Amino acid sequence: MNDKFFDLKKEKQDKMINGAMQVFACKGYKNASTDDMVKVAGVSKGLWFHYFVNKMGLYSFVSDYCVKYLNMELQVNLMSKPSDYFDILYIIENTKVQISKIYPFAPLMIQSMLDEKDEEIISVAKDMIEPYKDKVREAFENFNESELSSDVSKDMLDMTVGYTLKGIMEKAYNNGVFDAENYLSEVKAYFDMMRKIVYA
Amino acid sequence: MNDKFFDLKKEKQDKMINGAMQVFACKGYKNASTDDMVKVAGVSKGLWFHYFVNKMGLYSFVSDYCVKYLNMELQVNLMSKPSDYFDILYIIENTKVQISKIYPFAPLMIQSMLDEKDEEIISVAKDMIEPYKDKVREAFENFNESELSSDVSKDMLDMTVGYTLKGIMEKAYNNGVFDAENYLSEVKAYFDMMRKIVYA
Amino acid sequence: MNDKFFDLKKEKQDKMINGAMQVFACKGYKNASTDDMVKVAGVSKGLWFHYFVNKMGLYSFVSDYCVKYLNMELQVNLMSKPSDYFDILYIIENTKVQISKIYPFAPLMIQSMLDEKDEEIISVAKDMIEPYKDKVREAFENFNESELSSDVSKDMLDMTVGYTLKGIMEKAYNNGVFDAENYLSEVKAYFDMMRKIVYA
Amino acid sequence: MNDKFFDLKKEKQDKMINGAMQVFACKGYKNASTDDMVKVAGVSKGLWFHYFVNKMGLYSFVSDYCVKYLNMELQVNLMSKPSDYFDILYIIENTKVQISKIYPFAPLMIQSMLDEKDEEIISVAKDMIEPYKDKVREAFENFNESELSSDVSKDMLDMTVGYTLKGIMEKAYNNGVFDAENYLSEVKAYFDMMRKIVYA
DNA sequence: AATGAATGAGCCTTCATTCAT
DNA sequence: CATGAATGAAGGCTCATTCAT
Repeated sequence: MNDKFFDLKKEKQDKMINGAMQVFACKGYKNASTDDMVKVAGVSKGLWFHYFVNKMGLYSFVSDYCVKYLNMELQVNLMSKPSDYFDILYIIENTKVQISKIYPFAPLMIQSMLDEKDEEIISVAKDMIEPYKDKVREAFENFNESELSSDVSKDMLDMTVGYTLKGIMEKAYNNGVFDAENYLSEVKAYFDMMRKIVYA
Repeated sequence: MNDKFFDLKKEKQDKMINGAMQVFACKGYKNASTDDMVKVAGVSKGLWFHYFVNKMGLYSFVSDYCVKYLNMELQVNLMSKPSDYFDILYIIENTKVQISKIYPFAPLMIQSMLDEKDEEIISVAKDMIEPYKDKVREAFENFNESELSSDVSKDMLDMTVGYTLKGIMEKAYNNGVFDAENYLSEVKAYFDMMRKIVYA
Repeated sequence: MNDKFFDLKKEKQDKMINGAMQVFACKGYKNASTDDMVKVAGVSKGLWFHYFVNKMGLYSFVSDYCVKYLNMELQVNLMSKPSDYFDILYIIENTKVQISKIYPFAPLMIQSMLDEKDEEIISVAKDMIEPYKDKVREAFENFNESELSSDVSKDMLDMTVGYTLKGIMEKAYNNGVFDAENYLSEVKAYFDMMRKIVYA
Repeated sequence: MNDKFFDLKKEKQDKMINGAMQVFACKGYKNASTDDMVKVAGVSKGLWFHYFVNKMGLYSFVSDYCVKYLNMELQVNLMSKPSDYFDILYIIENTKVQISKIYPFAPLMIQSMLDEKDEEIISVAKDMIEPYKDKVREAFENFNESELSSDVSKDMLDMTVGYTLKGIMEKAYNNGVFDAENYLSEVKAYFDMMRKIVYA
């Protein structure tokens, strides 16, 4: 990418980042078209290439940016080192909601990176999401697996919770904008239920 | 569509249905290309349009066919009117595995219809999946919600189980073919765990 | 390339070959546009890519075809094994004029391959022209250098004659079509003069 | 063009002239990109258009400048009014080498003007080179054609020598910079040979 | 019925040109 | 005067769709 992007007014930077994030997150890499971004961000076609060389460069930048920004906020919000399974996760999801105030499609972008299936971009997406996964793993170091009911394995819990959060999030974006409040309240209700049934 | 499609040899019909289902289910509506279907089904490009008018007509037919076929089998398999939450679901998933013997991508097609995000096709996909959702609702009429722990709401259980099954299924297709055995065993393990924690 | 190109009617093949040859020869690889070929050959844009994958594939095919066709005719026309410097060259140039009846831009294409400067295509052009250069070398095996005046070196003669033929040819194409007759008569006049001054 | 260009420091003027000349001469009008000139001359993109309106204006200016500068030097160097065919030409070529010390791509620019094939610029190029052709014609007024062998016509000699010089020059630029010494020595060798065979 | 040659709209990308600073 | 951010038309290429055979 062209580092002069950062010399632009923050406002315009964010307009472009948000535009790209929206289109990539909602449509996936392959179906995301520059024309869509032009419409959404109100920035001419040529400019995207001026700063990001090509479509992949743009994806690469935006996904990286998204993860870095989220991890920064997580760093702060997880400082209390919570140890309860659902406390940890709630802080993480809450942090996503926080950053959605500035980057409304960042939470969906994170999900779409995990789901990306296009061969051309899949390895980039996997690479870029890794630091986030690391951060989550780190957060769970304080969790003590023995607190779980003997009927429940952490792996399976991770799986079902992970897929469920994904589903709730996609629903929260269903009308094209992120309904943050609704997302958090659904997550909370879900966690409240799970809490009652998975612990020893 | 052109009803003469049904005058074709059953074998050829199925080759076309499977080809379309595979490409639509794996790539989604927008990224599914007619060239892929030509390659996969070994049927010339013109023929698809001869019978199905256009891409949307083809999607419409295949998704409808898929749901109808599944519902037919469910009709039979659910005749015993099971009442246990996980018994019902297991029969449903098992039925999907059954039909995968003839239409290997049908289970994924069902999922992909629920996930479809392309604006052009989304309403078609939602319409076509509805009869399947009805059938599932019908199956749960014999289920008595009061069997669940008071900590657990059926809606939330539906949600988490639904998303989790989706996740397990996508994993089972990860190498391009459906690993039916693996799918069923993962589903079973998951249901076994859930059974232990959600009942009163 | 797609070998089914050769199943097309010869007439259409030649229309496409001539169209591509004209645009490549007149404008060079980089400046040759598919739109120009569409206009010149009256064949839609998609078809070029259907048969030749991409622009480089098309260049590669056309330049190869051009050289192979010329060499085939040279094989016949040089059978008499001429030994005089200018006889050899005249037969070669005359052969180019011959093939220009069917492929009017073939002679210019040969020249343009030798002149190609675009980095992307230069190695392809050099590879493709090589068999023609071999054929010319072969034709000169019957030439006895000692026939030249001691004042004249063959290398320098090759150089000045080569550049001059190039110049005459470019002039013969100046109005967009090949003035074959004029080309041959200018070449003949030039050779007549040179003959008188370079021999011992 | 904007005449205030001449108010710039001579150094900057030459940087721009040389940059444009290099890119135009090496790549031809169409393939010459403003970005290349920006890189080569280290002068911002806007400035080229500020002084020269558009690409054609820039070409027009640079080609004109090149010819005027060459003609000025020829005026001086041809003052001795040489009458020998090859003496005249050698002085001309030597003058090109001279001006290459200040405008390294001027000799190639002169050649490229004669070769320009792009429809958009061809008439401009032809117009601009005309004064140089006039100057050459003028230089040959002192040449007595009867000195030539009766076998040799001046027109044909002009032609072959012209094309050959063009070829030698292109070779002398082959690695991107002008190898002036090599150019002159090749020209000399060529003239020495020709001298021996074309005179009466 | 069946094929695949043929078409052209649309997408990614480049580049001359404009314009605010 | 100088800069380079910004624009949009044009070029290479893909792909749903049409149509002659």
